[in-house]
Amino acid sequence: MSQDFSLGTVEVALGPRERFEEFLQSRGKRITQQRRALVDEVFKRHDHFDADDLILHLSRVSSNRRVSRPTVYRTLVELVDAGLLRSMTLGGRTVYEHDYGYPQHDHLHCQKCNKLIEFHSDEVARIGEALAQEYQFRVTGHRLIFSGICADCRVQKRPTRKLDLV
Amino acid sequence: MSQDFSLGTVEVALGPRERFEEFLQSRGKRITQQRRALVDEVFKRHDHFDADDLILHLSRVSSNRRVSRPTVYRTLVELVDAGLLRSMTLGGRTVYEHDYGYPQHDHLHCQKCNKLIEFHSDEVARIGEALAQEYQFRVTGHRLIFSGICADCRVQKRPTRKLDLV
DNA sequence: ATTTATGCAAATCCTTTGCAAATCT
DNA sequence: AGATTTGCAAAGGATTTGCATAAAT
Repeated sequence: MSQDFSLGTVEVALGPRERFEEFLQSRGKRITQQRRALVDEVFKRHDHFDADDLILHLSRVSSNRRVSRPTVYRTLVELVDAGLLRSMTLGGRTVYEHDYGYPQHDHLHCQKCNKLIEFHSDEVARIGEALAQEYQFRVTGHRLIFSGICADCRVQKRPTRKLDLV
Repeated sequence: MSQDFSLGTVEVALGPRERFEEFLQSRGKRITQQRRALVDEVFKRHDHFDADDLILHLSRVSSNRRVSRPTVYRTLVELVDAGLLRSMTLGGRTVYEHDYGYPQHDHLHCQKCNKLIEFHSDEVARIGEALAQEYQFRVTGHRLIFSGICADCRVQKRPTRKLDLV
């Protein structure tokens, strides 16, 4: 099994838009202006975002690029179904990130500034395999978030002490 | 280093109720009927629960055990602050579990029947330590959830069980 | 010509808040 | 007494839905 991923360039057969259209067709769904606008907007981003970010950017655009609030939400669900996006809930809000042609990773979440730092660890997958075996559980994915205070935010606070894990 | 935990009995200095009262006092907060009722109700449980579960059980009790919705929510926050409970968001809902005198663990979440299976892994903490070092991040906790299909649900072709989707 | 998708407004769901009355210390 | 809490009703914020109209196949 080869790892074709690298942080800079990623090997994927199709672009996200093509991939989405393929998905839509496979389900008898239609390729509309707003779905196109959405994928484009979503893949213009390279960080984490939520529905409101998109709504904000798509609400004041020329009419054929304008997408309504309900449609943004409806399409976001489809993009997740299509495997293009991954979602996670952070403090009541649903946050999205690319999941297509993007290396598997997990997060460090700063509780002060809300920053998300990505990291990768093979360990996690190994733990998952062991668990699958032990519990006869079919693991399809995981979500690991370490929370705490990021380097930037630590500066303002107390002197640097030894890290105390909870 | 000794592991004083066992799944059956756990060593703790105080019971949850005493611990909570200690916490309240240390903050100049008051020990009220409803806070007492809440801790008791919460620690009667041994599984995961949400605010509504508690509200349901505490809404039709004799007047001195009755607790209103807002108070349930307010007290839940305090219980988390006090380190007695831990919360996580699962599909828009906030779910709680004991965090006091309860071994550190993570979860396997069955997407079919919604079951939560707990497991423990020291590995995760180790990953956290490594990351803390690497990113100069102060890790205060983590949340790891493997999702997939549990053994029970894998066996059944058709879901014959209740599935309360979240 | 069908059938699906969109947008609007209103509805839901969970959670939080303002405030007067009740309850602690 | 004096301060904190409670409960009620209402507000909030994010996400969803009903339905008539617009757009895609």
